[in-house]
Amino acid sequence: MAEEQKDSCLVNKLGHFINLGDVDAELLAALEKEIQNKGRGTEIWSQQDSIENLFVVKDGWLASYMILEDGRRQILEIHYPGDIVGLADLPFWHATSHLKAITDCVLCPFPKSEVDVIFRRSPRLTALLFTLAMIDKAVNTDRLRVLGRMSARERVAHILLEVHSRLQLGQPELGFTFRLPLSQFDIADALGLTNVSVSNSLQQLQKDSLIERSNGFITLNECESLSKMSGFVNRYHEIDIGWFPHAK
Amino acid sequence: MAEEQKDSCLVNKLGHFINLGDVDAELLAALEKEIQNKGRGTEIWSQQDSIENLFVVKDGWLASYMILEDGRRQILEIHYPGDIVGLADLPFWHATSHLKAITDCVLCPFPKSEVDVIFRRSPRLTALLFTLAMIDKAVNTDRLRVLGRMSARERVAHILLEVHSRLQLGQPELGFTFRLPLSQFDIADALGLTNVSVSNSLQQLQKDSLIERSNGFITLNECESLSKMSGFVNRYHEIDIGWFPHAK
DNA sequence: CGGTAAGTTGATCGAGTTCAAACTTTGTGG
DNA sequence: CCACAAAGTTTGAACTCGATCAACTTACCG
Repeated sequence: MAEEQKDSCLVNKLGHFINLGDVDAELLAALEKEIQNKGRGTEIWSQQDSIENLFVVKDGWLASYMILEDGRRQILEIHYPGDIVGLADLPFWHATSHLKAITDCVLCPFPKSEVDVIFRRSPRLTALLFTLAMIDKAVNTDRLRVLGRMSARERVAHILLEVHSRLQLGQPELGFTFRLPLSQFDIADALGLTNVSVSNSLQQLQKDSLIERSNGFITLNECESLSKMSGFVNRYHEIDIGWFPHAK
Repeated sequence: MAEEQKDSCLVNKLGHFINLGDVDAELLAALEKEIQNKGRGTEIWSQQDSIENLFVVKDGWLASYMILEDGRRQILEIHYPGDIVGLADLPFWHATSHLKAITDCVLCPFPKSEVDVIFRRSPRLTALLFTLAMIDKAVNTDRLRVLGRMSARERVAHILLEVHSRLQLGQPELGFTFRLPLSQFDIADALGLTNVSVSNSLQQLQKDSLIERSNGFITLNECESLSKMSGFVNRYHEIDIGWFPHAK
């Protein structure tokens, strides 16, 4: 792998799943040519915007969300370094959701047409993109089950594990303590709750020694119990790439 | 288009979005070689099963769902004629959800490896499959918003519109009356409610003359009001295929 | 140090759940 | 084609979890 790709979050994330050939690495490099900085709280795009560029997240966290008529908000997805943001909106004329920077972010915009290039040039990379999209979808349906059928405490436990599992993908050496830049309002809007019940749930979990908190950091003391109570499944494990087209 | 594909639900659905060339039609035909009948209520696969075959739905309705430890159920997705079932589970060793026939079904099983063939042979069809998967994902995130932030009445209104919009895709001539083979338990499990509140909501909607019901059929009297109250968006409209690879 | 955003705590309220019973529709075999 | 069973729907009463509202505390940042 060429030197300049070593520090690419995208290659880092994708390399978890398959070995990238030279052609593939080159195709991916094209996605990270340009760099933009976005300050915390910046609205990257709005529902109904027509999307020109997708983004590779180089650094920072973002959130996709929808706003209801009465102003209530539902966070649909959280995006981390190494994610490609906007693939889900590719087939639509207009964005299906809002996108906002939760922390300061470094993004690499690239045009929709680059996806077409990948589809035409690399079946293997295509399969990988497809796989990533399906993993995102699985995370999504997991949350559907959480919102549909779980108590506030279980929901909070679940999202902590979800965030942790995603961070581990980018930092395999990560322990059980991590920085959580989401406010309790953010967490509530992701889980279909209010900030008040998120606060209560977090304190309950802390009282039961399942988690610890200190100035923005979370420690998962008992992943086992947390997983059990929330039915959490780590979707980044158990990926089957046996059906992939072979590298040339 | 060859005669034998005229009555393919898959080609019918996909043809809505792009013109299928001969190569593509041939690739698709390979997915419908074999036919299986499944009776209403049949469990097609279970969570944790390893999946050999995907299915094209030729006739009938199916549901993907998860079961929690305590037995509660969350329906994740409803599958209709023309759908490809299992794409979302492609990257995983094990099924992420259960799959059951809601009505008697006619299915066409085909091996995972056929997807690989499509990825290698037809970028255009690949883009289309990707698009379909992203539309499904959009339907999914819409439901996420519904479960996270909407009242029982709004949820029920939303799912009726969702089902209707999907049926229209297969039957463009469909009016505002359609058969709904879902029990109120099914609807409740899709919306994170109980059968009781689904019953109440339906009756409220009927009392307000927004819908009518008679022996398993639903009539949407006021799509406008229903859409407004539930923030419904028809995801099958406004598909942008401008970025697609061109047909050869 | 002062002001703002974020988190905590407590009281009250209500939408939806739970449980249970009555009622309706559908399907099946005698 | 009827009788009966099974499945699905409706209705009502009691309850509960989380929402709402509001006051208060803490952390952060210029």
